[in-house]
Amino acid sequence: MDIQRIKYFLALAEQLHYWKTAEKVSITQSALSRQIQSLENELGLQLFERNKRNVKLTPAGKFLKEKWEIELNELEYIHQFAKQLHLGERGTMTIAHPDSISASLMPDMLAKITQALPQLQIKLVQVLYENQLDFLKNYKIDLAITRDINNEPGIRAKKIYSDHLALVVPLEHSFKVFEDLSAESLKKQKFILPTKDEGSSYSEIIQALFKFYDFAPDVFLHSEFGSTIIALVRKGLGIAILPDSYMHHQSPGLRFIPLPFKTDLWINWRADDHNPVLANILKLVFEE
Amino acid sequence: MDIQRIKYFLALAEQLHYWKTAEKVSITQSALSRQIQSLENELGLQLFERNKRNVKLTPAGKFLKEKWEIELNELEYIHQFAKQLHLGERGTMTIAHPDSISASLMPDMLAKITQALPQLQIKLVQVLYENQLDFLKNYKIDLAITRDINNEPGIRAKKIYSDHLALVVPLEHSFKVFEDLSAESLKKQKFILPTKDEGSSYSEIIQALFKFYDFAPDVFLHSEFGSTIIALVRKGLGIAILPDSYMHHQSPGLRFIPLPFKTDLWINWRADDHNPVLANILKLVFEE
DNA sequence: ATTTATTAATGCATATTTTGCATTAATGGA
DNA sequence: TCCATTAATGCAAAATATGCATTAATAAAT
Repeated sequence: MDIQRIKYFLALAEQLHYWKTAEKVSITQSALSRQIQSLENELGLQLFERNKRNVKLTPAGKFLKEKWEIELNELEYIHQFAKQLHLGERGTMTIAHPDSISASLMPDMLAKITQALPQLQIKLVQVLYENQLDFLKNYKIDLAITRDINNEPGIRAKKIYSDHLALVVPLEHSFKVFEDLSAESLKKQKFILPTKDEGSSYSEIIQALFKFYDFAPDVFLHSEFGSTIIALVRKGLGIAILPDSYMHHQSPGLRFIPLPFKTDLWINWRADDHNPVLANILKLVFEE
Repeated sequence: MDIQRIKYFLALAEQLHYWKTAEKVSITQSALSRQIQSLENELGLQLFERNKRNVKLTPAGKFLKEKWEIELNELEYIHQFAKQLHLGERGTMTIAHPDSISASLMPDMLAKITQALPQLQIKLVQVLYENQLDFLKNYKIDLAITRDINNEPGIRAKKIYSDHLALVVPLEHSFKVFEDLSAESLKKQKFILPTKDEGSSYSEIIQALFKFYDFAPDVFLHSEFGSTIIALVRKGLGIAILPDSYMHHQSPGLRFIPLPFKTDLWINWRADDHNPVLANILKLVFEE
């Protein structure tokens, strides 16, 4: 059964006149007549009561006119929706990102995405460092923004940003600028640092930093959560080293002292993910 | 867009394998391949991600599979419903009938109809004598069961039953059998009769009856409603003449004395009503 | 009653679409 | 490296849809 036929039928059911209808749907009266006949045949029922003079819907025809109009609209709506899925204008993206950029890079990025693709649904999640690539591979997330380089097969990644690391101290602390730092003064400090994780390039950078000053820090607490670390520093329990993206969080009572060490942000996705939504988002993220 | 194409798509979306699917839907792999391609073309989107080895649904394809399955079921259901309308197995019939047969002929007739056409919806109404044919012509009712012969153009009618008239008296009344009646004894009675209506063949029969006994009855009340008449007779307010169909109503305290006069029941319908439901009902009513 | 205008159906030739057969090209696994 | 599997494609045949011209029926006008 051809949808076109149903459209012919609906047009005729509206006009109840073969010639006028034929013109309206841009075929000849002859073709229309035969289309209606073959539709009736196919359905095994009569749609119109007609003599050589008048055309009138049968009860079944009247019913079908009503119902098919609704169905065809439904089908059209479904088609349009599918088209948006195809163009990557609609769909769902689940993105994992580190807490550090939730007040800087993420809002910028999301603003850009929602403006370009307003129909898109985005889910933001935070995933523990060790789960990131696993979740990506198992379709639990579609994009992972990490501070770690990966060399997994099947995962592609690209650098999107570089942060400076910064020493975070309470406002009343004696460290004011970078020049106040020295091996001796640093040795006396208590540090609050991210969990030291084998293979995490982020924690390797922090290790490199201490190597630069050539001493082992007195770490009194480890946490993977930046907001926890910041709260502890503000209470004077110690000082911390964080990406300076955290400066964008509203954190009164703290001073960020930029350090000459950088940490990179990478965006990771499945190499075989051909979802057009992904392509659109990557294009947005990398353009300009 | 051909529905058949959508069915091919759904089969392939299920199997994800051209050869197997082609066999299942009884066409060649070549034809299937091209049907899918032309469907994709027509929709302007990709349904499957495929290389020479694997077939996989795109997000849009997955969405369409889900939605189209539902729609096609819906369309099939609509088709079946329309077919029942066509066969006259489904639909609505509005039938007007006189009160007199609501405990005899109507229950029998309705039992027969609902057994043969269980999906049918029947509306029973009672319509004043003078409105019957008008309502029929104006599509307010589809069938009118009357005691009157009509000769309206555009209305067809057929006799379905003949009733005897009966004299209705209270149990304690002196009239017991037909032989008790005479012009003299009848003259003394008070009568409750149907509204005397010009052109109503029913009231003409009653007139004929009084002519037979050659006297004018003392009519103290007219009513078109049999149940009203019966209630009044039971209270001893007078005696009445009614079709003996009323014997089937549960009416204790009354005696029906059959009279040698008959009244016919006619069934009337629009000559140009081609509703298959009507044809079915007429067939049921007249068969046997 | 007869004529005329209107209108749906139909015969036939043409154009378009679909199908099947055979073959090709790509790819994963042995 | 070779083989088996599998989706795509060229081509001819079959099926289907379309347009033109004509026919048959009928309601309205005369």
